[in-house]
Amino acid sequence: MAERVTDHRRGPRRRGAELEAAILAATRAGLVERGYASLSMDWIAERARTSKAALYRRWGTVGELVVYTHARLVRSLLTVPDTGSFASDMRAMLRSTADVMDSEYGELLRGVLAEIMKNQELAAEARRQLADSGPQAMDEIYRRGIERGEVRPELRGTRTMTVALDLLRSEFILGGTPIPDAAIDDILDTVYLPLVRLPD
Amino acid sequence: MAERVTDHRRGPRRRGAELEAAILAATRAGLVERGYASLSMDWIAERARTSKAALYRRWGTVGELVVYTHARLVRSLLTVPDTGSFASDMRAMLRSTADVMDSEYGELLRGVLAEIMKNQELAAEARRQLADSGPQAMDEIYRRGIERGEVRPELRGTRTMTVALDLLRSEFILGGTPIPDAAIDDILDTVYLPLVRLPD
DNA sequence: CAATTAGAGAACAGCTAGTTCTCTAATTGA
DNA sequence: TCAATTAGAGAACTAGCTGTTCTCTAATTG
Repeated sequence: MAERVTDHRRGPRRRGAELEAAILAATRAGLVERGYASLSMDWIAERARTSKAALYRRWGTVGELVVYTHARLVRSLLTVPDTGSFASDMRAMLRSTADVMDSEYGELLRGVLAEIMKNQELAAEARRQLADSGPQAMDEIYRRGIERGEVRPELRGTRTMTVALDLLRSEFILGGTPIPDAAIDDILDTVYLPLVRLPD
Repeated sequence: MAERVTDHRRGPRRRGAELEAAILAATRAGLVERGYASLSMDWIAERARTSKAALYRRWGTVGELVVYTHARLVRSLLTVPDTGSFASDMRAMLRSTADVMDSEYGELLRGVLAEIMKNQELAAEARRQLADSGPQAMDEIYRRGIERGEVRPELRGTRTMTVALDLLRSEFILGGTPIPDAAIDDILDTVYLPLVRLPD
């Protein structure tokens, strides 16, 4: 004698990529509206108008879902500016990365970093994402810098090449957002450029 | 008609500092045995053989308790070696810091960093702890380096002075533990020492 | 020695993580 | 074309945690 007022099982049922897109959108919405700390599978399922079962079929925890969402989003956020010189390319890239950290994506990044700190298994995958994305864009800028004869070619691909980005992330973690221009100038002019610039 | 087999209300009751010490010990034990992700007020209260009420009277959340525990512990962990030269002092300090990151304290540090990522209110206090502790020890080593005429005196107290520690923390977050000697050598020999050493 | 403070123990409501049902729409392939 | 399979929707449920609020009573204070 169960009365069902609305049975969504009748409606058009989303599947596969379409459903996944709705779930990822709901995850981003959750990060923006409630923050990483208050994100829950229940909330995401309701927001995406799907069921928890559909979520758990794909991801085991909220953390996995956040890391996956980050992986899907991070590629579209990288900007590789070409402004004419290595120094201004780097400055533009760091500034735009800092701006992204201060946008809604910042909460996603915070979630991924929190997950790295919390979860040993996920840490490897999340670290790979962070260790790949930034340096990849950086490498393009550095390559052009070598061609122009502005920077030391032997440093390409080494830890030194990514020092600027490491320090910017440090600033994000320890200083929060927004990241002032002064911090970026400091990283570049005092630390990074003296290191990589060719001695004349 | 309630039968009480054991009523601990009769026994000697701990208070103040004594009780707090037991709670902090239980918190550290929880971090080691279960990890930051599985830490709960319930577990800590049971482990410290006290009540949740006593915990909530002091701290509002597990995060606060973890950050407080960190604050209490961090001072005793700083080592300021005096080995005869600035370079070897720094190497010894970074190595010992890296070793601490690989000890049970590492899980506490992970907890504090996770809390910074998760909780906006606590972040300020936790950041202050991290931003103060390391540089403080560093400053002593740097001061001696200036006296010996080994490093550029104008960098004392600037962002540049702490670059080595920032990069080590980056390594901890993105690379995990243990931190190999090669990473420390790289940070020092390729990045840090060329920056701060006096040109001859 | 009386009044006050604070710990112990317990119960509780509310929320979340995961799991596991049933029912049924959409897809596949013989 | 139709039967079999896959997978989403909805719901129920257990277990565990948070944060609060009782009562009882030990320890401290004045």
